Amino acid sequence: MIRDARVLRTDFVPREVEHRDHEVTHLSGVLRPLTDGEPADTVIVTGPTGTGKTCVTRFVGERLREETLDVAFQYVNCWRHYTFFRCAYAVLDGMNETMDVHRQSTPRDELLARLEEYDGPPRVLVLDEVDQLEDLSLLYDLHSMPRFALVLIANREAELFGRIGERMTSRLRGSERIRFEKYTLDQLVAVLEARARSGLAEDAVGAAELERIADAAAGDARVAISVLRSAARRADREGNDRITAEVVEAAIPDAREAVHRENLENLTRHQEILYDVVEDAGEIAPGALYERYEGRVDDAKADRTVRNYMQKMAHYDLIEIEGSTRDRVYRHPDRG
DNA sequence: GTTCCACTGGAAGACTAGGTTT
DNA sequence: AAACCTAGTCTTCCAGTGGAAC
Repeated sequence: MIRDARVLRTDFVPREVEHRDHEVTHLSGVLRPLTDGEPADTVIVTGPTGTGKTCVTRFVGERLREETLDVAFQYVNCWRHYTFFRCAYAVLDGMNETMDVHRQSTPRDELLARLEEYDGPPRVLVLDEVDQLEDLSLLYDLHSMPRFALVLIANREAELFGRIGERMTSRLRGSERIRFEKYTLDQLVAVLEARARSGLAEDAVGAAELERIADAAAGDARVAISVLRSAARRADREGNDRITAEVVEAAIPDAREAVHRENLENLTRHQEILYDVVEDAGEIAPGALYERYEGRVDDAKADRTVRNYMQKMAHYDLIEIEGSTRDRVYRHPDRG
C-alpha cells in the first residue's frame, strides 16, 4: 500500500506545492537578485505551525539551485541549535568550514571572523524557528554580511521583534515579510491528496477519509500528514489494502502520542519528576509544585532553575502554563 | 484605592566539563 | 602538570507584575 514512504514524511519537499502559489512567487522574487550575483534582502516568514513555511522555503531554495549553479542553500533549525555558538557552528558546518574549529573553546569572535571570510557563492541561509535563538545578536552579524541572504522563519512576528534589540529592529523593519495563514479544510485535503497520489497505491484512500484527517488536523499540515502516514502504516500492518474510516480514527491519537513520547524521552531526571508532579496533580500552583518536587528528590535544584525547566517543558507541549503572576498554574494538557 | 506578596524572568556571576597552551 | 581558555548549566539577586485582601 505504501509506494514511497519518503512522501509521507512531514519534512518531504514535494515537486509541486499546493495552495501556496502566492507565497512561492513572493519568496522567489525576493531571492531573484542572487541569480545575477546581487545580494538579496532579508525575508521574515511568519505563520502558525504546519502552514507550509518550511516546505515553501525549501521548495524555493531547491528551484533556485536548479536554475542557478552558483547559489548555495542552507537550512538551520534554531530550536536544535539554540545558542549563539551552536547556531554559528551549524552554519559553518554547512559550509564545511568546521574542520579546524573545535567543538569547544573557540571564541565567538573567531566563529564570526570565519563567517565573514566566506567567499563562496551567495548563500541563502534559512534560520527556522529563529525565535528560539536565545541570543539574537547573531542575526545582526549575519544580516550585515552581504554574501548571506537571510530567511528568518518564526511563528509570530511580534515575539521576534519583542526580543530583538532596537538597532536590529530598525534594520529589519524594511525587510520583506511573508505571512502564512492556516490551511482551510479544502486546501488541506488537496495537500493530502497530492501526498496520497505519489506516496500510496492507487485508490488506497478515499475522499471522505482524507476529509476526516484534514478536519482532525485543524489547519495544520504537519499533523495531517503524520496522521495519514500512521493510518497507512496501520492499514499495512493489518493487511488492508485500503485506509478505512476505522483505521483513520485509530490513527488520529497515534500521531499525537508519538510526539508526546518522543518529547518525554528528552527530559532529565529532575524534569521528569516535575512532569510527574504536574501529571499527578492535574493542575498545580508554583509554590505547591516546588514543595512536592523538593520532597521527592534529595538534590533539589533552585526554584529559578525549576522555572526554566517548566518553560522548556511548556515548549515541548508537555505541560501548559497559565497566568503570569499570582494566578500562575501549571497544568497537564490532557486534564483540566 | 491601597497595600500586600506570590510569582516571574532578566542579569550577573559561580561552577563544571572539556578543551588548548605553556 | 599546571595554567588558562570557552560553552553551558545553575544559582543568587532583584525589580517588576498583577491578583487578592483589606
